[in-house]
Amino acid sequence: MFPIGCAFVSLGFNAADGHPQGLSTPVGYMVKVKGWSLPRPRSTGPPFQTKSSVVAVMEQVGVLLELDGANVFRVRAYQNASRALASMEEDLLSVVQDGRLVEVKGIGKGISGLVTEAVMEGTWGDLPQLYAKIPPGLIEIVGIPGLGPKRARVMYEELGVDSVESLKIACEMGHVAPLSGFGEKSQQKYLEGIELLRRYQGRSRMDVGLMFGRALEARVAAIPGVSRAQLAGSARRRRETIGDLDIVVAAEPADHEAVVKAILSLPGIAEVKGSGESKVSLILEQDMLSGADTSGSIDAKLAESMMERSGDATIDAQVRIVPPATFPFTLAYFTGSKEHNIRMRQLAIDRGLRLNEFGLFSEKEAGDAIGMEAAKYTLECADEKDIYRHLGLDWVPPEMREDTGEIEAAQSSSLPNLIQPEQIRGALHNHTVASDGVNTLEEMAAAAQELGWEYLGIADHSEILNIGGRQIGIPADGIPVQAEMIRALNESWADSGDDFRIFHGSECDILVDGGLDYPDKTRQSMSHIVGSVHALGSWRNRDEIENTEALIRAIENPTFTILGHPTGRILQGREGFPVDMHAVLRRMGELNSEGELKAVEINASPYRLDLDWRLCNYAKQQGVPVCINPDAHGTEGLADVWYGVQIARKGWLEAADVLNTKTGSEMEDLLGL
DNA sequence: GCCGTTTTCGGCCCGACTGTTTTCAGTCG
Repeated sequence: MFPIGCAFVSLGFNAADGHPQGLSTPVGYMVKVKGWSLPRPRSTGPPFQTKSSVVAVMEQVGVLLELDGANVFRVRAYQNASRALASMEEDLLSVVQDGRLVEVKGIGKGISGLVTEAVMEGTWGDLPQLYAKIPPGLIEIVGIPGLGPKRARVMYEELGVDSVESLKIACEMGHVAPLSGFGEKSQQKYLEGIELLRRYQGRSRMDVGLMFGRALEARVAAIPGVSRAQLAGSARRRRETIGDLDIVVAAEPADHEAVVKAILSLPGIAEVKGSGESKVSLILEQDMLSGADTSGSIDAKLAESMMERSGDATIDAQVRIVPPATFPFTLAYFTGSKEHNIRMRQLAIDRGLRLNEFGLFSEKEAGDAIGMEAAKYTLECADEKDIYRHLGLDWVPPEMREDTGEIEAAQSSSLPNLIQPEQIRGALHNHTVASDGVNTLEEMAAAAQELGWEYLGIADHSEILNIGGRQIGIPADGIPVQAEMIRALNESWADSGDDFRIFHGSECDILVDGGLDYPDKTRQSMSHIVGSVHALGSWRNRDEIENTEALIRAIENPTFTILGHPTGRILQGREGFPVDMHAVLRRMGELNSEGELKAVEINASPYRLDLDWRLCNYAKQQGVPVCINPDAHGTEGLADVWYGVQIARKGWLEAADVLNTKTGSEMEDLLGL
């Protein structure tokens, strides 16, 4: 997958300035395309540019340089710098002012100078020229499968192709094939690629990707001759969105041909993109899902709601077939991430070894042998654990393989003991018919009890929330009514000796100035306040610094308990508002150390998964408990908590770091009831 | 562009596949 996605396009940069709208060309198929531009400086500062702006620009520069034909290592340097800055926990302004930017690994003299200028003065050095030089349409062109920056550049220079539309016309007119190094097949492939891009654009949410992944895994595992089949790739790493599926299959070489044939005849294959002895490349559609036996791997209710949400989605899948002895190496290799694999290979090199998808070899013994030829020289590894052990590491859970410190932790045997879904005992942010839910208090409670939970936190919307003029939230005078209903229910469970209770909270709107909805007295009467931003428009029109200040003001309110869906993002739908979440979490940590309870939510809806996993470990370090909430608007939504647990695991969290692993009575104490 | 108990240059992870070539460049994961 092309790395830019929509994340940076939709950060709010306008396309008004800078880009030439097309040069005149030999064939004259110019089309206007919206592109990138450098963010304007803030009116007050420093910082005149915020960290999120700098991170986005570094990523874009990587892409633009690639299209400009720059040295690949220079391109990588900008990609690395973007990553390094994104994961830097400290305040960017202080680091810049102290001159400590060059101490960050991956940032040297050049990029440090550029970032310093951006932060202190708001300008971007020579970058305006780069942005002006690259036609915006080229960015979209390299999203076409099988077409990269080099070829895109040649077609731009030779034919003036500067957009997907103009590429399509050029191919149809037969102008691409005669270019040196191209040919008929390339031209045809690009036309098909354009069609693919239109039909199957983008990544899938985790729930949709896993649904397809599990179905394919189960179907392939059932094929005669297959001894193992396992989902790898970003699905196994539980990324919030999944580009394409990777399935690794173990079978004896003599059976490979028959196994490939059986895979190609599975139901639900929209298209076969390629097929060889060891690899099949497919596009899957809905029929893959119906009737596949995934019962062993997932809760039935969750599977049902996954089905409903998958809509008419399709997804790409790659199946790799290897001999059983090679399986662990291939599984590890295709699980990734790329960054994790690079570190693993480096560790192998340090030991005079070579690691790839076929094995772990002594450089001396394997010599020039490559691929399956070299496999006979490999050190034997029965499973992934053995591979890690040979490199001096504890086995790293797949969710953690992102090169965010897991290699070092595995070297020193200090990997966390990750939370499991069964350790969740309740959740604190759920809705009923009193606001925009579809089930009653009683129905929600019954569903929670069925999950084995000890408590259910109800947090319906607060008064101010209305959608299209229709009031959604509960007016302040409706709160005592709901309180009385909950009191009666709690009493009945206590009387019958059930270890179950409802906590009466509110999902209270955080107002634009950082105030909270409802009078103080109303909030004080409730067991917990989930503070959430809903007026996204206003927050997205402000910058990071103003939003951070407002959010901190809200958190400091004594009635505030949990920060709900912290950035308001909808995966693949809209970006969240800009905010320095590190600063917010630091402030929450301070308040916790003063004896208050301030938690941050992982909103477990697969549409949100917000708090982002990249920030979980920082929350933990700051002493901020995480609450994994399904934000259920109906009984079936409660099971979504499973996705939140996956994200918590990805974020290195243990059971003790998660608020809702506490028992019912522990939670009563924590909430001061 | 970054990095360095082989530090101011010369490396930077590695292999398969594809289509174009006839020994290789580009792309992908």
